[in-house]
Amino acid sequence: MSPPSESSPLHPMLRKLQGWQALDAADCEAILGLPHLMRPLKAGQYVVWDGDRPQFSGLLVSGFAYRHKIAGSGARQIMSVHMRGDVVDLHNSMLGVADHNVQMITAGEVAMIPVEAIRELIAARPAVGAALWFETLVDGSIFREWIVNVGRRDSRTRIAHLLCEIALRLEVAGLGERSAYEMPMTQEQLADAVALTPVHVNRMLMALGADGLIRRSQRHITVADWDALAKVGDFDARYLHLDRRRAQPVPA
Amino acid sequence: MSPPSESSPLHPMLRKLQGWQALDAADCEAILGLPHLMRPLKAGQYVVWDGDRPQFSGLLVSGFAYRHKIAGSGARQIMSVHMRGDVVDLHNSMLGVADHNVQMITAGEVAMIPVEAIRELIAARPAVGAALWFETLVDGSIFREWIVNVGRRDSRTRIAHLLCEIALRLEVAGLGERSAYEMPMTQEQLADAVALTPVHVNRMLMALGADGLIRRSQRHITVADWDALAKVGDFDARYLHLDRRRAQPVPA
DNA sequence: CGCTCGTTTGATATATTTCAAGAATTGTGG
DNA sequence: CCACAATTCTTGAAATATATCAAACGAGCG
Repeated sequence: MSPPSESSPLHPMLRKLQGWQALDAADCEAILGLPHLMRPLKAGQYVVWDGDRPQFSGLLVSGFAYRHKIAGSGARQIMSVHMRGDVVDLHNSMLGVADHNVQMITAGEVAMIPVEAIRELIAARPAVGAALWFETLVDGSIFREWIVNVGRRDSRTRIAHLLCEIALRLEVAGLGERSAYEMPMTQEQLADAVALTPVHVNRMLMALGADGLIRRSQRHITVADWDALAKVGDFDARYLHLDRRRAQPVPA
Repeated sequence: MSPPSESSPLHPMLRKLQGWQALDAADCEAILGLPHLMRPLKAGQYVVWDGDRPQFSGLLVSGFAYRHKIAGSGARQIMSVHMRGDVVDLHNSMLGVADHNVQMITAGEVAMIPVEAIRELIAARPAVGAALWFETLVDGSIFREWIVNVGRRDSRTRIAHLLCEIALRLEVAGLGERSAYEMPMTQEQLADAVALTPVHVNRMLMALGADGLIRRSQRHITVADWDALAKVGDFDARYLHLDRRRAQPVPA
C-alpha cells in the first residue's frame, strides 16, 4: 500500500473533495495516506455486484464505469456514469449491502480502499467526512435529475440532456471539452441510461445531427452550439452543483 | 425554541437516526436540543422552492410532503414522498442552493432547524453526522430505485411498485399497515410520481383492483395478498435498507 | 480477411397519451 | 345542514411516440 505523494492515484479524489470542503494539511495527508490496492479492470468487468457486502470502496482512477440495476423484466437501467476521481461505491459500501451493480464501461483502474479505513478517517477528521458527504449529496442531486430526465422528457430532449451532462462533466474532470469529446458509451448503453431502445437512440442522434446541433464521427461528439443543445436538452447545470466547487490548483 | 424532552417534536427524527447509527446519551441530547421553529403548513404549500438558498432544514413532524421538479415542458416529476420523521431538505440546505421543490401534500407541521445548528452539531458529534449521512444515503438509494421504476417498468408494474413502497414506509413509520392504509396522494400526484398520465394511473388502479390485488374505497387501500402485489410490482424492499435499522424502542 | 460488435434504416405493432365528458366526492359559504 | 362549486375520479375513442422485428451496413480485431 502506497505512501502519500503528489503522484498518488488518490490525488484526483483529493482534488475533488477539496472542491466541496476546505481541507487542512492534515486532512489532505490523511486522504492520500489511505491504504489502497490498485486493481486493473477490463471493460465490462463488475466492480460491485448487487447484493454484495463490499469490504472496499472503489475510487475510479482511470476509465469509465456506471451504476445499474436489472429490472424484473430483464431490462437494464443505468443510473449514473462515472469517471476519473469519482468514488464509485461509497453508497454501497457505507450502506453495507450493495443495492445495485457497478460495472466498468471501458478498461480502467480502481483504487480499492478498505471501508474500515474510510470509517476511521471520517471519525478522526470530520472535514473529510463532510467532503465525502457532499460528494454523495451531489450524486443524489444527479439521481434526482435523472428521474426527471427519464420520467418527463421526450426522447430527443432526454438524449440531448445526457449529451450535455457528459460533456460538462468530462470538461470539469479535465478529460475533454464540452464542445468536443469522446463519448465513452455505445448507443446501447446510452439507451439504458435514458430508458429508450438503442434503435430509437440512434434515430434521435441522427436527428440531432440533421438539425445541426451535434456532429459525430464514431464516438467523437462535436457540439456546434452549446447553448442550443442545452436548450433542446432542457439542460440547466445547476443540479451538478459545480458552483459549489472552490478554486482548484491546476491539474498536473 | 423548545427544551429537550420526550415529547419534543424532534423525537421522531431521533428515533429514525438511532435506527442508522448507535447514538450515546450526549448525541441524543444534542439532537433533541436543536433549536427549531414549528411551522404549520397547509396542503400544497411549499417548504422549499427550487433556487432558494435555504437557511433552515425542515423536519416533517406531521403530514406528507414530496420533492419535485418541473421540466421545461411544464410537466412535473415527483422524486420522492415523505412522512413524519423525514428530514425533507438536508439535501437542499447542505448543498446551499435548492435544486428542487419540496411541497406539502397534506396539511402538516415542519420543524425548521437552522442549517448552522446542524453544521455545528455534526462537527461536534460525528456519530450524529454519520447518522444524517446514512439518512441521505438511503434517500439516494430510493432515488436510484425510482430511476429504474420510471425508466424500465411498464405502467402496471410501476404503480404496483409505488403502492408497495408507500405501504411499507407507512408501516415502518407507524402510520398504517402494509395490508391496509390511507393513500396520501391523489391519482394526479401518483401520476407525477410514476411518470404517467392521471388517466392511465386510474385505469391501472382499476386493473389492479379487477385482478384482486388491491381493494380501494376512496383513498383507502387494502392489499389482499402482499406477496402477489410485490411480485407484480417487481418490488424488492432491499433498496429501503430497513434491515440496517437497529432495534427500536416502541413508539409512544 | 473474415467475424463480431456496433450502427443504421425500414416497416409494423403497441403502450400510453391526448382529448372529452360525465359521475362521484369533497369542500364551502350561506 | 343544505346547495353549489371545485376537485377528483372514471370511462370512451382516437392519436402518437416509442418499441419491436428484421436486415443490411460498417468498423475494429485477431
